[in-house]
Amino acid sequence: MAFKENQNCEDCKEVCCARCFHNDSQSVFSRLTKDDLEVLMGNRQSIRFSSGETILKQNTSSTHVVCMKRGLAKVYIEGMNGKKLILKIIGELDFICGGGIFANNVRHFTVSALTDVECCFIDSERILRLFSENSNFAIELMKHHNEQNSALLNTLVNLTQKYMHGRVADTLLYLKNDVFRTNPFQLPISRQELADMSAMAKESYVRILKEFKTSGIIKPNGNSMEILNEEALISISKNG
Amino acid sequence: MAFKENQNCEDCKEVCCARCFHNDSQSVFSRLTKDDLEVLMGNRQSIRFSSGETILKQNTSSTHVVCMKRGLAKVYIEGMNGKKLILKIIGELDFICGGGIFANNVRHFTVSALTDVECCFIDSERILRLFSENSNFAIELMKHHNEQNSALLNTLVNLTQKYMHGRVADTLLYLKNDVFRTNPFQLPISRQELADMSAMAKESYVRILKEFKTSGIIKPNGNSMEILNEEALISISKNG
DNA sequence: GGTTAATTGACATATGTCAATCTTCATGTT
DNA sequence: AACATGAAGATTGACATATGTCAATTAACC
Repeated sequence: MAFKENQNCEDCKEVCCARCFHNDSQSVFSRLTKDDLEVLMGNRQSIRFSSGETILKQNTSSTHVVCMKRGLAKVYIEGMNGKKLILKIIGELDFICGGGIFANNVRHFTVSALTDVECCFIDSERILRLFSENSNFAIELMKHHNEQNSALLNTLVNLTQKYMHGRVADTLLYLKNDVFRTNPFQLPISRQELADMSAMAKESYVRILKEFKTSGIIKPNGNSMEILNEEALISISKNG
Repeated sequence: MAFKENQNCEDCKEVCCARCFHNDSQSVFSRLTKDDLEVLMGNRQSIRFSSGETILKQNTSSTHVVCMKRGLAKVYIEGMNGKKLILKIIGELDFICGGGIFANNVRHFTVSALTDVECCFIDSERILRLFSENSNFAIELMKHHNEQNSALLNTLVNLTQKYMHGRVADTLLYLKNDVFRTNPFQLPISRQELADMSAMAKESYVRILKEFKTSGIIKPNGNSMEILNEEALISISKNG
């Protein structure tokens, strides 16, 4: 049941929804029955975004939940004085369900496309209905929230208790191990955005990147980045 | 159905559990039926802690959920190099359900008593069972997690994008408006702990406190603290 | 060739560290 | 009750350093 690249999602509920929502045991949707899937997929919209477009906007109401099908996107908070704080980079099969579809309140972050993106918009209403009817799904959703929570606590400590070197090391390790899983990898984000992930000024980020390059820890080359000495990065990350 | 101060919780399931879990519409337990309450309360333990004692310890497994009945406690992360980050101060009827009873993993923070504390320990197992059986309760729990999440995002922005003055203003406003709801109020925490809430050194906190005192914004007096000009604090908080 | 992003340097300033002093407050003694 | 003692926290000052800001230059890329 391989996924065909150019197949239009509208025409392939069987093929690509099964792919999106069943093949990955990590997915919050993995516990759904065929019938449940029907409910969920009933009026979902498959939407394409170009690089740079805003997918979800902070402070708008949480009417939909989004499942990434292709491409990369950044999740960030629009904070004080126009500053941004990039929380994470999401990709294939990642799921965005923040900002309380349960309290009917507002999104707490913006999501925008880093590459061309294809994703499913699903009614929050339906998620909520399923949540009530299928306790396995409810538990999966709860786990998802717990993980998010735990990631936030981690970020909180990293950003408030480490020096810049440690924070830069963290973002590099994050990109290599959690986002791209290759080495070297192609950066779809600017230095400014790297800095926004590390809560620092872009100039500071660049300077530290250069130090790392000089000491042979990394080999940046335009938009590509190679980690030469992961041990060193891990050690720098640990020592703050 | 007034709560009697010295009544032992073991003897008053009717009285004080009803008080704890029903009277407050904010409580995650407000949607429970009498029968549900029975399940939950079946083997709960009412436990007293003295000021300074650890109630829940980071990195231990999430076997219980805790409901505060009396007293104040701090919730904090034990971070890098012995540094602490105080996330919040909890009190009467607050509910601690972090660190994933759903994923069977580990607590992400420590909770310790700031005053003498009386609280209920409830089996995570029972929470989980109820979560599956009562979808209203599940939704309440989900809301609770969402709120926590949202608070964390807020903290993240405050701590990474504001100058120290803004962060000090934030803690003062938080204490006055969210924790004590009186003015002046008695501080149950040290300057070190105030600094740990603001991700800064205690000396820096003290210095800024003095500035605020000099400009007539606050009137600290030993362990008591009075906010004289809340508008000013709000403005300082907003401008970073 | 022109626009944007990346890099670099010089500098200002926010913040942490260390050491000294000063409170506060509990304890014990007369 | 009055007073000494000591320990822990609070405050202050001097200083070091981490980090941000601004401006200039260079590189990358349509």
